[in-house]
Amino acid sequence: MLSAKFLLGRGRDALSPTEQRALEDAMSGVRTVKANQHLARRGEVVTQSTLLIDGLVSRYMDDREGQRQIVAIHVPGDFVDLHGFPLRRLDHDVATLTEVTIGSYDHQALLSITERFPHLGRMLWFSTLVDAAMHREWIFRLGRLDAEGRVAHFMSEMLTRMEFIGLTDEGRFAFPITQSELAEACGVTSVHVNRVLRTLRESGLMTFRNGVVDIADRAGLARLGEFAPDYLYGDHGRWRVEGNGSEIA
Amino acid sequence: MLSAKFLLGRGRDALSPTEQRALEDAMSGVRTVKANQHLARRGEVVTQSTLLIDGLVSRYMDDREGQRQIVAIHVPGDFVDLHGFPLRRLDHDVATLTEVTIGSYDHQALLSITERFPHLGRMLWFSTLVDAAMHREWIFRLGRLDAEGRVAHFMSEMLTRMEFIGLTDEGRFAFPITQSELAEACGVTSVHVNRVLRTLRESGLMTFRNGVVDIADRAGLARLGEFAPDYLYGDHGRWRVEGNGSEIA
DNA sequence: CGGAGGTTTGAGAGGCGTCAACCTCCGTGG
DNA sequence: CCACGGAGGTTGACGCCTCTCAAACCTCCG
Repeated sequence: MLSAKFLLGRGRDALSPTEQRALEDAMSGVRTVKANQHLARRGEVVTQSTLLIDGLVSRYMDDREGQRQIVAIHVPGDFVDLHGFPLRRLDHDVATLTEVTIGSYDHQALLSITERFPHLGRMLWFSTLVDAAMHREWIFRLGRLDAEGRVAHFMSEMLTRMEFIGLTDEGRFAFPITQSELAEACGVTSVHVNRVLRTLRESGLMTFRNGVVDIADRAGLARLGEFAPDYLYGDHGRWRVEGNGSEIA
Repeated sequence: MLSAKFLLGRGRDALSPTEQRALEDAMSGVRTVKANQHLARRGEVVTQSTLLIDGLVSRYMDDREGQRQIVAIHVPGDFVDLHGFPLRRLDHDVATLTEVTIGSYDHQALLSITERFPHLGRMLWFSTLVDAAMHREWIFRLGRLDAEGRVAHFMSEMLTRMEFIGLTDEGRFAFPITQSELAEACGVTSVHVNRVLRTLRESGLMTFRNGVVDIADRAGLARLGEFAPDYLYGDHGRWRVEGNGSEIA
């Protein structure tokens, strides 16, 4: 199942086997793309959406001088541009951070899904809204935390999301991006992100070397980054809110 | 029509009269709320969503010391927490900035809409994704612009959104928030936002006094804030992308 | 072995935060 | 009618976090 990681660890009810199969069948093609390639450009009208099966993808916008702001980083199981289905054109660029495997969904196929499987359609909607919740938390991170807090918050989020899809090993996960890209996500310069990483290393919270993140003191890192995972809408942990009988989605 | 401003100026196809009526009929109650009142809290399970009919509403999160980051400001016609329908609980607080008039929608009624009026359902989805697009632009604003650019970008966005719903008069619009609240949206201190406003005033770009924004040099302000309105998905202007025959939403 | 991309460290500058004082406006009550 | 208090706005002094500029180093790979 190439789409097996979609919403894995998320939401209150997983997809039913029927829905999982419908999603898998709707995929029109699978391909691999090398690192640092564009998948879509701002302003482009899109007729397909992309499910990330393996690798990392970024969404970003550049300022007038070409300075880049990454607005989202996607991990396997994420629909990187599902919002292009209702929006029809993109307001940002999309590019691979690593070599990736992606699956394509024609918007016609998605339309058909929403009509034949309303609940699955709402889960697609749900997944775009979890992206929006992450956007909000990124706004908070940039507006209220200093450089150290931003990196701590970012890495706490990535750890949690990697755990959802089973890609961690005792607080350690492969994360093959450069310090410059980390800086572009956190709104600081790469020079400064380097200094922050040294501080985090020396304080025993975490290391980031050779594309591997190793979080030694998860609670300490979360405290520093004021990180609370509720906004990721995972189905583990104390943030879980039980259903009240009036199930909607 | 209390819901008349929903998606006004947005999207490629307006709501049909039937859809407009369905939306109006689904509203379960209208009430007014005074300024600076909570409408919802982070973590809360919600069973209704709120359409803002008149006034201003903010969504925000506080840091550990109580410093506030506003992540969204809503104007009439906005569904302030429609994302609560698929998400079921909120990851942020919601509060009124001014006295407001709001309409309530039971999630059961929204569920019924999505099943009886699939296109209207997709337009609801669409509206939550325009919110997400604004979130992305706010990330860019905080990550890549200096204080002056942030205020310029913010005000450019507000002008454009106010124009969509017909609440401007020659670049002037009522915007009764405090400088502190503006600062909380732009990720700077109120002291510094005050200095920025003075600079903008002295350079002849705009003024903000007594709850009224007056933008004298719209192009200059947009340049300073690196503002391009495409992410608001309005149906005016050069950013409009015409349909290509494969209409989805 | 040479070059490119990425990482690391230092020195100096500046934008913005912090702290603090003072002002205006306005509703309230003596 | 004026005193009073609180909210919001304005301005100055000072310091620090982060940027900029610069250079060295490391590693991978053609």
